[in-house]
Amino acid sequence: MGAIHGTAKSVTSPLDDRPRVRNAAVTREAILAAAWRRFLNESYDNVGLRDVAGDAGVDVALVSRYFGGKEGLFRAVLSHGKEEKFDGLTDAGALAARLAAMATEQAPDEDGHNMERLLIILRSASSPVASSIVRSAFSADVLEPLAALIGGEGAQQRASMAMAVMMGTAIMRSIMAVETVCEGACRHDVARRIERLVKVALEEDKPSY
Amino acid sequence: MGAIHGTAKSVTSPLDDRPRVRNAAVTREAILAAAWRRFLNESYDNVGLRDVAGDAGVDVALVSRYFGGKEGLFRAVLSHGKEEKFDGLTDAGALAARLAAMATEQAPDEDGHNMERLLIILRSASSPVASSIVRSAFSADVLEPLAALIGGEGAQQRASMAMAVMMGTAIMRSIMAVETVCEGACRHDVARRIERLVKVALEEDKPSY
DNA sequence: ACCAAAAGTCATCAATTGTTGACGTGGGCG
DNA sequence: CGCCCACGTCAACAATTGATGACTTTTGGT
Repeated sequence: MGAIHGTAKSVTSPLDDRPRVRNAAVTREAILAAAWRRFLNESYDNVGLRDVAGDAGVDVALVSRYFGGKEGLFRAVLSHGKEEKFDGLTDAGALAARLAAMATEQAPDEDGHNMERLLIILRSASSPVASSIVRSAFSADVLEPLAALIGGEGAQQRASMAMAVMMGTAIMRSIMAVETVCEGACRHDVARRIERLVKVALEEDKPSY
Repeated sequence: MGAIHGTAKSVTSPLDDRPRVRNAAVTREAILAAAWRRFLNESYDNVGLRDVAGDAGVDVALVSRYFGGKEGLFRAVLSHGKEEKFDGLTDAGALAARLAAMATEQAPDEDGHNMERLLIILRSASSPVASSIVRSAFSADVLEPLAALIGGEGAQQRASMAMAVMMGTAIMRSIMAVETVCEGACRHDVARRIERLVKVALEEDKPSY
C-alpha cells in the first residue's frame, strides 16, 4: 500500500473557511508553514502533497505549481529562514551550554527553530530523493559553520562529533520516543550531561586521558 | 510518484539462475537475508517487496505468503539472530571501549551484525508503520539490556545517553555520509573520542565539576 | 467599468505499491 | 510407480502518489 501518510486531520489551528484572499505571497507562505509542520513530524516519503495542501487550505496543484514539485517544496522548507545564532560564542564552554540548551528545550520557543530544522533533516535523511538535499543542507548550514566557529586542529571532525551528540539526543527524544528527559528537576541534570558530552566532543586534543 | 525504490539492480552477489530447489526453509532464509540487506540501506518505505523478492530470486507473492506481509517481514528481520554480546563486560571502561569499537568498525565483521541492526532501526525509525516495531525492538533488545548491565542510579537515562552517542555517530557515518572517520591513523583517534563520549554518557554521577 | 493577467480549481493521468486468489508443478511418502 | 500436498508462479486488483493541462474566478490598473 506504499507509504501511509499522516492523518488527514489538520494539524494546524482551525483553518479559516473564509474564502482566502488571492495573494500569491501569502498562499506560498501558508503552504510553506504547513509543509514545515508536516516534514517536522513525518519523513519525506510519508508527507503527501495533499496533506500539506489540506493543512494550508489550498488545492494540491498549487503546491507543485509554486514550488515546482515535492522536491522543490522540501528544498524550500529547508532553506526557510536559516540564520545561525552562534555568533558571539567564541568560548567553547558557552557554546556547549548553548547546544545543550537547544537539545533539551521541548517548547519550540524562538530558538526551537534551529532544533526543528535539525529534526526535519533527521527525519528525511533516509529518503533517496531527499537524502542528497538533506546532506548538502546539513553540511553547508550546520556542520561547516560550526567547524568554522570552533577552530583548531580537526575542527571538521570535532564539529561532526558534537553534531552526532545533538542528533543522537534528538533521535532519542523525538523519534525513538525514549523519555530520557523527565519532567522538571532531572531535566536539568540531562542538560548538564549533554553539555558535558558536547564539551568532550569539541575538545581540541586528548588532554589528560 | 510515491516512494522511489532502490535500483532494481541486485545488491546481492550474482544470484544463481539455477532453478532453486523447492525448500521452504531455504527460501525463507534467502528472503530474510535479502530483506536484511535492503532494510540496511533503505528506509522501510523505500524497500519494495519486489526488490527483496528479486534479490532473493523468488516471486513477490512468496514474501507476503511467508511473512504475512511487509510488516511481518520487517518484524522478522529485526528479530533475526539477536544476541547481545555484552555478557562479561561489567567494567564501565571495557564496555565503553567495546561500544566505541562497534561504532567505528566499518567492515561488517562478526560483530557488525549488532551495528547493522542498529542502522536498520535507525533507517526506518520515521516510518509510521515501522516506528512502533522499531521502538519496541530498540527498547527491549538494546536499551533495557544495556540499562540492566550498567547499574546505579538512573541507569535507563545513562544507557539512553550512551545509545544517543552510538546512534549519532552511526547517522553521521552511514546516513549523512559525513567522513568523520578517515582512513588509517586518525580512525583510531575517532575511536578513542567516541570511547570517551560513551564513558561520559555512562558516568554515574557528576564527579568533580 | 473593462479586460488581461494572475491565482485558484477540477479532473485526470501514469506509475507504483502491497496483497490476494487461482493456477501449475515438483518432490517425498506410501 | 503414483499420488497428493506443499512449494512456487502468474496475473490481476484496489489504493495512493505526484504531476499536468484545461478551465474558472478574482484582482488591479487604466
